[in-house]
Amino acid sequence: MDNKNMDMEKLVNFCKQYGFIYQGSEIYGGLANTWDYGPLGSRLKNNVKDAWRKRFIQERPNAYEVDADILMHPRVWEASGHVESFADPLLDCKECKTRHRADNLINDFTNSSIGDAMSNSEMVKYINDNKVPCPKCGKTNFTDIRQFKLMFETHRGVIQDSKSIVYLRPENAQGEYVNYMNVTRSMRAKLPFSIGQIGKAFRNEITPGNFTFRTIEFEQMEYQTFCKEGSDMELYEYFKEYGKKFYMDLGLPEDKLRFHDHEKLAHYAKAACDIEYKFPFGWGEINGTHNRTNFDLTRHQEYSGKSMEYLDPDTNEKYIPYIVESTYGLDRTVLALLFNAYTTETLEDGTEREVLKLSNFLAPYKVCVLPLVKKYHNDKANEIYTKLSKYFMTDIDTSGSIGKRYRRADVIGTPFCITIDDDTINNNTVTVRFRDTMEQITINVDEIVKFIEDRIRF
RNA sequence: GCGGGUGUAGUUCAAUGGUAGAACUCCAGCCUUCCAAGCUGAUAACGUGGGUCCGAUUCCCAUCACCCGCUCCA
Repeated sequence: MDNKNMDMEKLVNFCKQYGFIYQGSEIYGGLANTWDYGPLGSRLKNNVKDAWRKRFIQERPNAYEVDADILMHPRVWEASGHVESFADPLLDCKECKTRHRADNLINDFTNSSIGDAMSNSEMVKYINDNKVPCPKCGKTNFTDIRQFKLMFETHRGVIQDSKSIVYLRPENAQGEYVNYMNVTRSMRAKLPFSIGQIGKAFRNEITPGNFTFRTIEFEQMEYQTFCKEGSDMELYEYFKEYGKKFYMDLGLPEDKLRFHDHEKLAHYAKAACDIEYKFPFGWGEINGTHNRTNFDLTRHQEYSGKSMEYLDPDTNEKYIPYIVESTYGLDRTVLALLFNAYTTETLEDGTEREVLKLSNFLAPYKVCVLPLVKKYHNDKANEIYTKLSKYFMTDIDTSGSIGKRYRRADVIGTPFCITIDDDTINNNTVTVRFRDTMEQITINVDEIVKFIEDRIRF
């Protein structure tokens, strides 16, 4: 077994054992590519959301958060282009059983993009007439095209017919776009301004998993900045750097992050760039920044019949704003953070300890309260635990030796342990023990809250 | 969707055509005044569904899931 293999399996086991991530519907054998966050994983995820919210909504001027519904009017997805383009025309080679996209097959064969404009039947005819070969085995013996729909469909109402179809959103952005006028009005927003949203999206993809890297249901933190045409590329470059800075602030090292500019662009984009993290299985996208131009708002104006024009108070011009989008994959960010934080250290005495070196503000528990000897210090520990719980996520551990309890706190990433002993009862002091250095200091009980709070800010 | 691999306690492993054993973890108790100590006890598993067989965790088939490689991923 190679290292790559080891790393992934080890992390999956780690996540399960300590309550970060469980397999979805596990007791029924699992449902492919679904994963549930456990108690610690949920905390970690929420802490990432809070960090994002702070950087993107709280600390930036003219930034607003919305929480749009997952279900939207079906016309939204016609306007966005997803109904039309979010379906892959796939066919299989009957000879070697490989699967291909029909349009790519034709485009690669002709070294052109003529496949893009063809209907499915035209593509089948072209492939047969021109004997377009299978790239793998060279033969021309394909199945018919099967349209693979990447949008999940469901039905509203009790009668299932084509009129009742609604889609689970395949991206969150449209929730911001359709509310752009509302936000402009109610917040008296002036360009450039941003609308952010954290929420779930769904894609019905045929996928290998790589754990939570690619799932059919996933959560995104995304940020749409509305601006005047001409300032769009500058903002685009700005948000690429801002995103990288955000990831470094979360604790990801610069040498494991890189930009990846897209050459092949989506139907809506003028420029696109990913931020990638170096996972054990290779570089993988954790953020995408796109210059979506005025494509989406123009289409919504066209499809809804409602004006999407912004009245510029400086120039009295009316125009449809450009949009620079920067989307952060929440599950992928959490995965990157877990890979990066999980560490095994060999101590001076030769023993090993597992440590989850998460930044303090990301740690599921900020502090763990430990009575040095249970029968003497338990009551005092409970008293302090109750007090600290009012301020931040606090854990308490009373079983086993003190060393074992330190290790248990290390492995789930708790940055501080405070130990209650006779000095706590007699002198009102506790020992604070640090996860990263294993050093200890003594502080007064009344200083604990401030001490911790000073060290857990993002 | 294709090819290969793997499914036994929470984890890591073992054994077996006659329904499974250990280590670590976890829990309870004892002990313990600062880095996974020790003692006692307890809980805990053959992915699911069929088939063959007197009897299947073991053999066969299917299925589900995960891992690796393809494919796919605007």
